[in-house]
Amino acid sequence: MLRERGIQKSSLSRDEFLSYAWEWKEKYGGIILQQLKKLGCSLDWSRTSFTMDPDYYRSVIGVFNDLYEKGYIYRGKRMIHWDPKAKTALSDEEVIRKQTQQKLFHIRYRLDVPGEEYIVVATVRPETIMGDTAICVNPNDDRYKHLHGKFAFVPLINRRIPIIADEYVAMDFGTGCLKVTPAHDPNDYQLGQKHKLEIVDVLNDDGTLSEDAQLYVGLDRFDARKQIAIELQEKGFIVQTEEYTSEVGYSERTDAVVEPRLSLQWWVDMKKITGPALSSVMEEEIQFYPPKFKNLYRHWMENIKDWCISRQLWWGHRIPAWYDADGNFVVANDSKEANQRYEAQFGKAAELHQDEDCLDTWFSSWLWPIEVFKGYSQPGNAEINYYYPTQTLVTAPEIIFFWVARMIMAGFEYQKGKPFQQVYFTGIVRDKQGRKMSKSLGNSPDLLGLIDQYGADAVRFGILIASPAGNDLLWDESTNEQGLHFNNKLWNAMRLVKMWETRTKDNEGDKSEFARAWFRNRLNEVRIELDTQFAEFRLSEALKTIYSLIWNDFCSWYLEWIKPGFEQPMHRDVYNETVGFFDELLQLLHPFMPFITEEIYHQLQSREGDLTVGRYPATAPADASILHSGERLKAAITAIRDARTKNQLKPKDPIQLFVQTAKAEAYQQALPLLQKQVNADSIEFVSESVAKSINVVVDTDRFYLVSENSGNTESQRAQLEKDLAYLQGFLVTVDKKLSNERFVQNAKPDVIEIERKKKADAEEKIKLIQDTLDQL
RNA sequence: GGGAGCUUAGCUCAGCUGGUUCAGAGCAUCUGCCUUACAAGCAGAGGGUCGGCGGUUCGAACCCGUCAGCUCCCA
Repeated sequence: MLRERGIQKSSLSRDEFLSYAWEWKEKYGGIILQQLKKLGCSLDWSRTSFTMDPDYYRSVIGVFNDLYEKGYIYRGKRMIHWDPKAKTALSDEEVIRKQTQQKLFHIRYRLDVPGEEYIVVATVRPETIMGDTAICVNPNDDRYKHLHGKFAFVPLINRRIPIIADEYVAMDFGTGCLKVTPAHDPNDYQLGQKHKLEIVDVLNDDGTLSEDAQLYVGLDRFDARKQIAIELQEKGFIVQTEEYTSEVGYSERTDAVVEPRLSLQWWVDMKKITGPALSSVMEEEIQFYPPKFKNLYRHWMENIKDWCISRQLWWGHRIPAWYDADGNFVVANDSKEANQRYEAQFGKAAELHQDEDCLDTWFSSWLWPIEVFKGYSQPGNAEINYYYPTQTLVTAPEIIFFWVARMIMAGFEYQKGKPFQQVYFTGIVRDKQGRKMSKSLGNSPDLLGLIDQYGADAVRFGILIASPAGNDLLWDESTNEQGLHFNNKLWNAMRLVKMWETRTKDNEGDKSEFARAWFRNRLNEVRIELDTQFAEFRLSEALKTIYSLIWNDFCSWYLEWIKPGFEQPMHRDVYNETVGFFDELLQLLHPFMPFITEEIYHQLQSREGDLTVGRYPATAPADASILHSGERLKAAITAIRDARTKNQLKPKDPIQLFVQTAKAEAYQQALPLLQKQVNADSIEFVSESVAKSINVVVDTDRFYLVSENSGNTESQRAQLEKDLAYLQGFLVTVDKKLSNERFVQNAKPDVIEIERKKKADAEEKIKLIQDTLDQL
């Protein structure tokens, strides 16, 4: 925004900058909320909250004070990115890494070891050798084993420094010897901490060499690098120079090479505040979905490091520390309190100035589950008592440490209990090539544009169908199209049902008892399945289940089964129950596609109340035998239709159908449906085969199709032989298993029983197919 | 460098306690249909050595080891 208006941040005061930042926040924060509304997020919009709201702000500062008083917060040094041109600290995001051509100097360091003269170190930064406080080698490196614990001298200044061993050093890079400069390299700093090395800072904040460098004082670091290289060369310290390319950080703002620099920062001592945060997750007092993130969480918690909470930014919660001119400081809730505390502590008044830095954004976010209900600022109020702990946190796995873990810690610290019962980690949305969506790649979709193009329901469908629990989501626009088609299907199903409304008669038309009983039970069956899927946050699976229930079971089977003949009436009972089924389907789908479901719900019949505030009914058990009959009927219809196409019978060509089965009563009810669905002129049971017919075997039943076109015997034979071959192969594997003594001895009895049943079924089917083949 | 995860059909992914109701779904593909809700559709069909190798087991997509490739987080 500032760039668009041609405003330089450096030209603004802190207050001016903040007023622009607030303007930006109002504008874009509002846009995000608008997008959520447009997407159909069903949220309590009266409760939007912001961490910089006055009450919340005071609570964040209060927590800082509280933790400081408890001794959990301290000041300490840390490496930051420093821009010597702008003289400012940079965040990681403001550093641009570029491949840069450099020179790698191999430099001799004289050894303080009798009989040995030199050790050779490789570096791209010879101007920092005056900051060297050790030389480090890999403990497994045979070349240097004899030097562990010995000393060497830094060239030109002759500082005596130790030779230490650490596995951090790569044996195959350079000479295998690393010069350790704790003040000017993050890794060296870590080494320095670990081995308790001295820190010598040889640079000033403008990138020139400092007094401590002893040499080239006041010269710019790059000029100093050239000069010192010449001097080292002249005095015989340089063994060789090689070209070397590596990544170097540049400032996004000034393009200056970024300098790692030690600076005083504020920290939280995390070991003091973890409390039951680890055990509450491991013992599933707080449940993670998917549970695989428990491992990640445990690893982090067990290796927890102190949290650097200061940021060199103006936008945020300003660190509540006040300093005098000598660097003495007090922590307080506001400047008035700071002055009082200063006087109390130092016995005099002084001109105090507040810390320029702000707190890490997560230092305010970790109070979210508490402070949105004002649980910190107004402890024990009715809302916090009612809502805390909340049910489910939905978030991204990439902020499991930044946010989730810290909310848990804050919850136990300040609310004496977990902040939520479950955490659902969504997948990260990636583009088709698997890349994370980002501003710099410009591969983020334009949400509002997509909604205009496909509709919000279709966009929701597209995202949700592709998001398995906890896995990343490769997002492809084509799934929106699937959502769009689904919208269309639902709408057309409604049109069909509405069309029947006018043809409904009280006591006319088929009562479609079988179809209704089947779908009623099918619905129950799916509800039970959905309960599990929702409980385990398998959202894409749940959506697939509902999609298939609506498209296949409801539209393709049920509606076709109850569809009256041309201009025939529909029985009122059928119509009423069908509308009831439709209502239930809409309710199941509503969380995924809220707009179209609500619309159809009200189009189907006029009524009070909305779907969006309805409750799911309790599940009821499903009747397995009716479901089984339905499956049997569907299998028969499909197989007969297949036989029709394989025998070049057009859908309109009439056939007569004969059924030979041992379970005629199981078909009795469904017979009219079978007849209608395969377009048979007549249908009847027979007890033996029918001559000159097309033979179809389904499970243990045989069907004979008689038509003017007597059928292609060869294709029937081919199909039957294929089935036979499969069943025979299957029988062999089952037989092999059952004749294996060790299987019979070791396997559980019910497993053996299943195998025996498989064998009997397969044998029966094989016999049936063989009979049919004989008769062809 | 430390850690976590992934690899199943052309694509995106299920497959939960090892056992042919387990090798599946959707999309894509092929064939036939303008059938009185829907061609953005209907009715069918084909398609996989479950990343490689080795092991445990009566039995492995599933458990163990190892190699290869990919991804993320932290430094």
